[in-house]
Amino acid sequence: MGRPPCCDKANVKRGPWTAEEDAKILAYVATHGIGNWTLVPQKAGLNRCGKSCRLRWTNYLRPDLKHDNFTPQEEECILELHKTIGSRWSLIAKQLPGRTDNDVKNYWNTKLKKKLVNMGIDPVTHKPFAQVFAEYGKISGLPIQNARNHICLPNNTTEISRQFPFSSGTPHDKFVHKIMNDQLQENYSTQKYSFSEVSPLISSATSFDPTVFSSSSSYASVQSQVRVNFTYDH
DNA sequence: AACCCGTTCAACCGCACCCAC
DNA sequence: TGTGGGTGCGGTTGAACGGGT
Repeated sequence: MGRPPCCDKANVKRGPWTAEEDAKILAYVATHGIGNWTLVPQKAGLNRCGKSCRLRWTNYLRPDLKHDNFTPQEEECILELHKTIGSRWSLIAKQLPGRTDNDVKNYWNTKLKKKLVNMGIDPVTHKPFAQVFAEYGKISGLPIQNARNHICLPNNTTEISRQFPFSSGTPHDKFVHKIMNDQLQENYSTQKYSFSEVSPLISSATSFDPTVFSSSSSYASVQSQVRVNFTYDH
């Protein structure tokens, strides 16, 4: 039993936006600001779903958006972050000013994924295909696969530390640390996650030192690993 | 010119989460 | 504490476009 639809889908316009509709959104936001998107169609005089209006604004009309091609630096950033946290597009986009999660996701699916494949690298694990196949051949049982983050979590902790080697001091690691710290601080400061929610992971992973937890791991990886642990427990 | 096919990306969908009541 | 509405997010779709034949 799903949620009821947010609007009368049969009677709202769908598909590409016209310049006139864009102008109405822009005018509305200019005078009223952002918020309560369900009221926007009515107040702005649009025959659109509020959700559709929000999407049009966040992905296309926002004045701070870049509409030019991704730079090599941005590309490198996406690759590094995807390698670490998987398809957390919104998290990745937050590190790229002027880019949306939709931008990043599209760029990944249309360009970067193919680029990696052409280079002989598995876009899921970011390892050479040869290595992936070799490791796959050694697996005796089924791995625990988290589809969103591509994280395999066997019941041994050395594997965790191998896949999340955040304690080294390379520029890449420091860069990733910063993003993770930002996210962790945000989540802990807003009480999104209590320590008890992540403790199953910490207690089971001897390579993680709880005292340095906030500077050595990520919300994304921790959350996904905890999720896997719960799955395993049941 | 017409058709086919691959690529791109704006837009949609459904689910999960958050929060006010 | 439970419920429902609003919002955020990731996956998917499909129209538009361009290049090849």
